[in-house]
Amino acid sequence: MPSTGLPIADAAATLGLTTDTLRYYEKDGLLLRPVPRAAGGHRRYDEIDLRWIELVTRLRATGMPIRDVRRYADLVRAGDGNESERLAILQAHREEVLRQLAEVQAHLGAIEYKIDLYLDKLVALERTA
Amino acid sequence: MPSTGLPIADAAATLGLTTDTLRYYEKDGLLLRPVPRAAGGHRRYDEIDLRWIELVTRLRATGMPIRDVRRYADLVRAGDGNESERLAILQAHREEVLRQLAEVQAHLGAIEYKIDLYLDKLVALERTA
DNA sequence: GCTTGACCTGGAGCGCGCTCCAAGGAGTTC
DNA sequence: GAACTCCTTGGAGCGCGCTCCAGGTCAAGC
Repeated sequence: MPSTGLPIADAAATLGLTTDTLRYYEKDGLLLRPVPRAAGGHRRYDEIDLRWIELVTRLRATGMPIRDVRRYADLVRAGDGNESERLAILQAHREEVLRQLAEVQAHLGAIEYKIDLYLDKLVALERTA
Repeated sequence: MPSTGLPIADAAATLGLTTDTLRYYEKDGLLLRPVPRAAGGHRRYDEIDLRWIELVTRLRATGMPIRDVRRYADLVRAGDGNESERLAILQAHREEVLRQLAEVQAHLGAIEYKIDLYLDKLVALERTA
Protein backbone atom coordinates (compact mmCIF):
# COMPACT_ATOMS: atom_id res chain seq x y z
CA MET A 1 0.00 0.00 0.00
CA PRO A 2 1.55 3.25 -1.15
CA SER A 3 1.35 6.14 1.27
CA THR A 4 -1.47 8.24 -0.12
CA GLY A 5 -2.23 11.82 0.79
CA LEU A 6 -0.20 14.94 1.44
CA PRO A 7 2.55 15.39 4.02
CA ILE A 8 1.76 18.02 6.62
CA ALA A 9 3.74 20.82 4.95
CA ASP A 10 1.83 20.42 1.69
CA ALA A 11 -1.48 20.17 3.49
CA ALA A 12 -0.68 23.35 5.38
CA ALA A 13 0.26 25.18 2.18
CA THR A 14 -2.89 23.96 0.45
CA LEU A 15 -5.11 25.08 3.31
CA GLY A 16 -3.33 28.32 4.10
CA LEU A 17 -2.46 27.21 7.63
CA THR A 18 0.78 26.39 9.42
CA THR A 19 1.91 22.89 10.30
CA ASP A 20 1.72 23.89 13.96
CA THR A 21 -1.91 24.84 13.56
CA LEU A 22 -2.74 21.54 11.88
CA ARG A 23 -1.17 19.56 14.72
CA TYR A 24 -2.89 21.80 17.24
CA TYR A 25 -6.31 21.25 15.67
CA GLU A 26 -5.79 17.52 15.70
CA LYS A 27 -4.62 17.43 19.33
CA ASP A 28 -7.56 19.66 20.30
CA GLY A 29 -10.20 17.35 18.85
CA LEU A 30 -11.27 19.48 15.92
CA LEU A 31 -10.70 16.77 13.32
CA LEU A 32 -12.92 13.83 12.46
CA ARG A 33 -10.22 11.26 12.96
CA PRO A 34 -6.54 11.01 13.78
CA VAL A 35 -4.82 11.88 10.54
CA PRO A 36 -3.46 8.68 8.94
CA ARG A 37 0.27 8.06 9.23
CA ALA A 38 2.81 6.78 6.75
CA ALA A 39 5.44 4.34 7.94
CA GLY A 40 7.66 6.32 10.27
CA GLY A 41 4.72 8.12 11.83
CA HIS A 42 4.50 11.04 9.40
CA ARG A 43 0.98 12.34 8.79
CA ARG A 44 -0.63 11.95 5.36
CA TYR A 45 -3.65 14.16 4.72
CA ASP A 46 -6.23 12.55 2.47
CA GLU A 47 -8.90 14.38 0.51
CA ILE A 48 -11.46 13.72 3.23
CA ASP A 49 -9.21 15.27 5.87
CA LEU A 50 -8.52 18.31 3.72
CA ARG A 51 -12.20 18.89 3.03
CA TRP A 52 -13.09 18.71 6.69
CA ILE A 53 -10.28 21.06 7.67
CA GLU A 54 -11.43 23.47 5.00
CA LEU A 55 -14.82 23.58 6.71
CA VAL A 56 -13.08 24.13 10.04
CA THR A 57 -11.24 27.11 8.58
CA ARG A 58 -14.52 28.54 7.31
CA LEU A 59 -16.07 28.23 10.74
CA ARG A 60 -13.00 29.74 12.37
CA ALA A 61 -12.73 32.55 9.81
CA THR A 62 -16.31 33.53 10.57
CA GLY A 63 -15.53 33.70 14.26
CA MET A 64 -16.73 30.40 15.65
CA PRO A 65 -14.81 29.65 18.86
CA ILE A 66 -12.67 26.52 18.83
CA ARG A 67 -14.79 24.90 21.51
CA ASP A 68 -17.88 25.14 19.28
CA VAL A 69 -16.02 23.71 16.32
CA ARG A 70 -15.06 20.83 18.62
CA ARG A 71 -18.69 20.28 19.66
CA TYR A 72 -19.66 20.15 16.01
CA ALA A 73 -16.82 17.76 15.18
CA ASP A 74 -17.86 15.55 18.10
CA LEU A 75 -21.36 15.26 16.62
CA VAL A 76 -20.13 14.44 13.14
CA ARG A 77 -17.73 11.89 14.56
CA ALA A 78 -20.59 10.27 16.49
CA GLY A 79 -22.24 9.40 13.17
CA ASP A 80 -25.80 9.48 11.88
CA GLY A 81 -28.73 10.42 14.06
CA ASN A 82 -27.75 13.83 15.41
CA GLU A 83 -28.23 15.87 12.26
CA SER A 84 -30.69 18.24 13.91
CA GLU A 85 -28.13 19.08 16.58
CA ARG A 86 -25.50 19.81 13.94
CA LEU A 87 -28.00 21.94 12.08
CA ALA A 88 -28.79 23.86 15.25
CA ILE A 89 -25.12 24.68 15.77
CA LEU A 90 -24.69 25.87 12.19
CA GLN A 91 -27.89 27.90 12.25
CA ALA A 92 -27.00 29.56 15.54
CA HIS A 93 -23.61 30.39 14.11
CA ARG A 94 -25.19 31.80 10.96
CA GLU A 95 -27.40 34.11 13.06
CA GLU A 96 -24.40 35.29 15.02
CA VAL A 97 -22.39 35.97 11.87
CA LEU A 98 -25.25 37.95 10.34
CA ARG A 99 -25.56 39.95 13.55
CA GLN A 100 -21.88 40.77 13.49
CA LEU A 101 -21.90 41.64 9.81
CA ALA A 102 -24.70 44.11 10.41
CA GLU A 103 -22.89 45.61 13.38
CA VAL A 104 -19.62 45.99 11.52
CA GLN A 105 -21.39 47.53 8.54
CA ALA A 106 -23.12 50.06 10.76
CA HIS A 107 -19.85 51.05 12.41
CA LEU A 108 -18.16 51.18 9.04
CA GLY A 109 -20.80 53.63 7.85
CA ALA A 110 -19.92 56.00 10.69
CA ILE A 111 -16.21 55.64 9.94
CA GLU A 112 -16.79 56.37 6.26
CA TYR A 113 -18.70 59.48 7.24
CA LYS A 114 -15.61 60.61 9.14
CA ILE A 115 -13.42 59.81 6.13
CA ASP A 116 -15.63 62.07 4.02
CA LEU A 117 -15.26 64.88 6.52
CA TYR A 118 -11.48 64.66 6.24
CA LEU A 119 -11.70 64.55 2.46
CA ASP A 120 -13.81 67.72 2.45
CA LYS A 121 -11.42 69.39 4.84
CA LEU A 122 -8.39 68.52 2.76
CA VAL A 123 -10.07 69.64 -0.47
CA ALA A 124 -10.89 72.97 1.16
CA LEU A 125 -7.29 73.38 2.30
CA GLU A 126 -6.13 72.58 -1.22
CA ARG A 127 -8.28 75.33 -2.65
CA THR A 128 -6.90 78.02 -0.33
CA ALA A 129 -3.32 76.97 -1.01
CA MET B 1 -17.63 75.18 39.41
CA PRO B 2 -20.08 72.30 39.57
CA SER B 3 -18.71 68.91 38.61
CA THR B 4 -20.00 68.46 35.09
CA GLY B 5 -20.05 65.20 33.18
CA LEU B 6 -20.77 61.59 34.03
CA PRO B 7 -19.07 59.45 36.68
CA ILE B 8 -17.27 56.46 35.29
CA ALA B 9 -20.05 53.95 35.97
CA ASP B 10 -22.58 56.03 34.03
CA ALA B 11 -20.15 56.63 31.19
CA ALA B 12 -19.50 52.90 30.99
CA ALA B 13 -23.21 52.12 30.92
CA THR B 14 -23.82 54.77 28.26
CA LEU B 15 -21.04 53.44 26.08
CA GLY B 16 -21.65 49.75 26.65
CA LEU B 17 -18.20 49.24 28.18
CA THR B 18 -16.95 48.36 31.65
CA THR B 19 -15.32 50.80 34.03
CA ASP B 20 -12.17 48.69 33.82
CA THR B 21 -12.08 49.10 30.06
CA LEU B 22 -12.48 52.87 30.31
CA ARG B 23 -9.58 53.16 32.75
CA TYR B 24 -7.54 50.81 30.57
CA TYR B 25 -8.13 52.89 27.44
CA GLU B 26 -7.10 56.02 29.25
CA LYS B 27 -3.93 54.48 30.71
CA ASP B 28 -3.08 53.04 27.30
CA GLY B 29 -3.20 56.40 25.52
CA LEU B 30 -6.35 55.85 23.48
CA LEU B 31 -8.08 59.00 24.72
CA LEU B 32 -7.54 62.58 23.63
CA ARG B 33 -6.88 63.87 27.09
CA PRO B 34 -6.80 62.70 30.69
CA VAL B 35 -10.44 62.55 31.70
CA PRO B 36 -11.26 65.53 33.95
CA ARG B 37 -11.60 64.85 37.67
CA ALA B 38 -14.09 66.05 40.24
CA ALA B 39 -12.86 67.00 43.71
CA GLY B 40 -11.74 63.74 45.31
CA GLY B 41 -10.16 62.51 42.10
CA HIS B 42 -13.23 60.86 40.58
CA ARG B 43 -13.42 60.97 36.79
CA ARG B 44 -16.13 63.04 35.10
CA TYR B 45 -16.76 62.19 31.43
CA ASP B 46 -17.85 65.19 29.37
CA GLU B 47 -19.67 65.05 26.05
CA ILE B 48 -16.40 65.46 24.17
CA ASP B 49 -14.88 62.48 25.95
CA LEU B 50 -17.93 60.32 25.32
CA ARG B 51 -17.98 61.18 21.61
CA TRP B 52 -14.33 60.32 21.20
CA ILE B 53 -14.70 57.04 23.07
CA GLU B 54 -17.67 56.19 20.88
CA LEU B 55 -15.40 56.52 17.84
CA VAL B 56 -12.84 54.36 19.59
CA THR B 57 -15.47 51.66 20.11
CA ARG B 58 -16.40 51.83 16.43
CA LEU B 59 -12.80 51.36 15.42
CA ARG B 60 -12.35 48.53 17.90
CA ALA B 61 -15.63 46.86 16.92
CA THR B 62 -14.48 46.82 13.31
CA GLY B 63 -11.27 45.11 14.32
CA MET B 64 -8.72 47.92 14.49
CA PRO B 65 -5.91 46.87 16.85
CA ILE B 66 -5.45 49.01 19.94
CA ARG B 67 -2.02 50.14 18.80
CA ASP B 68 -3.53 51.63 15.63
CA VAL B 69 -6.24 53.39 17.59
CA ARG B 70 -3.45 54.86 19.70
CA ARG B 71 -1.57 56.06 16.63
CA TYR B 72 -4.73 57.76 15.44
CA ALA B 73 -5.37 59.30 18.85
CA ASP B 74 -1.78 60.56 18.94
CA LEU B 75 -2.34 62.38 15.63
CA VAL B 76 -5.60 63.96 16.75
CA ARG B 77 -4.00 65.01 20.03
CA ALA B 78 -1.13 66.62 18.10
CA GLY B 79 -3.60 69.07 16.54
CA ASP B 80 -4.10 70.51 13.09
CA GLY B 81 -1.77 69.78 10.23
CA ASN B 82 -1.71 66.00 10.06
CA GLU B 83 -5.16 65.43 8.62
CA SER B 84 -3.84 63.51 5.65
CA GLU B 85 -2.12 61.05 7.98
CA ARG B 86 -5.32 60.54 9.91
CA LEU B 87 -7.18 60.05 6.67
CA ALA B 88 -4.66 57.47 5.54
CA ILE B 89 -5.18 55.46 8.71
CA LEU B 90 -8.95 55.53 8.34
CA GLN B 91 -8.86 54.68 4.67
CA ALA B 92 -6.47 51.79 5.21
CA HIS B 93 -8.75 50.54 7.94
CA ARG B 94 -11.78 50.87 5.69
CA GLU B 95 -10.08 48.76 3.01
CA GLU B 96 -9.20 46.12 5.57
CA VAL B 97 -12.76 46.01 6.90
CA LEU B 98 -14.19 45.66 3.40
CA ARG B 99 -11.75 42.86 2.70
CA GLN B 100 -12.80 41.04 5.83
CA LEU B 101 -16.49 41.56 5.17
CA ALA B 102 -16.11 40.01 1.74
CA GLU B 103 -14.16 37.09 3.16
CA VAL B 104 -16.68 36.41 5.90
CA GLN B 105 -19.55 36.64 3.44
CA ALA B 106 -17.89 34.12 1.14
CA HIS B 107 -17.32 31.67 4.00
CA LEU B 108 -20.86 32.25 5.21
CA GLY B 109 -22.16 31.29 1.78
CA ALA B 110 -20.41 27.93 2.03
CA ILE B 111 -21.77 27.40 5.53
CA GLU B 112 -25.29 28.22 4.41
CA TYR B 113 -24.92 25.68 1.63
CA LYS B 114 -24.13 23.10 4.28
CA ILE B 115 -27.15 24.21 6.31
CA ASP B 116 -29.34 23.63 3.28
CA LEU B 117 -27.92 20.13 2.87
CA TYR B 118 -28.90 19.29 6.44
CA LEU B 119 -32.35 20.79 5.92
CA ASP B 120 -32.87 18.61 2.84
CA LYS B 121 -31.64 15.56 4.69
CA LEU B 122 -33.94 16.17 7.63
CA VAL B 123 -36.93 16.81 5.39
CA ALA B 124 -36.23 13.53 3.59
CA LEU B 125 -36.06 11.70 6.91
CA GLU B 126 -39.31 13.31 7.95
CA ARG B 127 -41.02 12.02 4.84
CA THR B 128 -39.94 8.42 5.39
CA ALA B 129 -41.04 8.52 9.03
C1' DG C 1 27.04 4.85 5.05
C1' DC C 2 26.30 9.66 6.03
C1' DT C 3 24.26 13.94 5.69
C1' DT C 4 20.24 16.55 5.16
C1' DG C 5 15.89 17.82 6.06
C1' DA C 6 11.19 16.92 6.99
C1' DC C 7 8.67 15.27 10.55
C1' DC C 8 7.59 13.73 15.40
C1' DT C 9 6.20 14.85 20.63
C1' DG C 10 5.24 17.37 24.87
C1' DG C 11 5.22 21.42 26.77
C1' DA C 12 6.41 26.26 27.38
C1' DG C 13 5.62 30.97 25.71
C1' DC C 14 3.32 34.78 23.70
C1' DG C 15 0.36 38.77 21.99
C1' DC C 16 -3.97 40.64 22.54
C1' DG C 17 -7.46 42.79 25.10
C1' DC C 18 -9.25 43.04 28.64
C1' DT C 19 -10.65 41.62 33.72
C1' DC C 20 -9.99 41.20 38.39
C1' DC C 21 -8.09 42.19 42.86
C1' DA C 22 -6.26 44.36 47.12
C1' DA C 23 -5.84 48.23 49.76
C1' DG C 24 -7.33 52.57 50.53
C1' DG C 25 -10.02 57.20 50.16
C1' DA C 26 -14.04 60.12 49.82
C1' DG C 27 -18.86 61.55 49.84
C1' DT C 28 -23.84 60.52 51.01
C1' DT C 29 -27.44 58.51 54.36
C1' DC C 30 -29.13 57.62 58.68
C1' DG D 1 -19.99 59.58 63.35
C1' DA D 2 -20.79 55.00 61.42
C1' DA D 3 -22.07 52.49 57.51
C1' DC D 4 -22.38 52.11 52.78
C1' DT D 5 -21.18 52.84 48.21
C1' DC D 6 -18.54 54.40 44.58
C1' DC D 7 -14.32 55.61 43.29
C1' DT D 8 -8.94 55.51 43.19
C1' DT D 9 -4.26 53.04 41.90
C1' DG D 10 -0.85 49.54 40.50
C1' DG D 11 -0.29 45.29 39.20
C1' DA D 12 -1.45 40.45 38.65
C1' DG D 13 -4.22 37.11 36.08
C1' DC D 14 -6.76 35.14 32.35
C1' DG D 15 -8.93 33.12 28.03
C1' DC D 16 -8.06 32.59 23.41
C1' DG D 17 -5.60 30.83 19.62
C1' DC D 18 -1.99 29.85 18.20
C1' DT D 19 3.43 29.73 17.91
C1' DC D 20 7.77 28.24 19.12
C1' DC D 21 11.24 25.21 20.93
C1' DA D 22 14.14 21.21 22.37
C1' DG D 23 15.32 16.88 21.60
C1' DG D 24 14.61 12.96 18.96
C1' DT D 25 13.31 9.75 14.79
C1' DC D 26 13.25 8.43 10.13
C1' DA D 27 13.76 8.24 5.06
C1' DA D 28 15.69 9.82 0.86
C1' DG D 29 19.67 11.57 -1.91
C1' DC D 30 24.61 11.71 -2.76
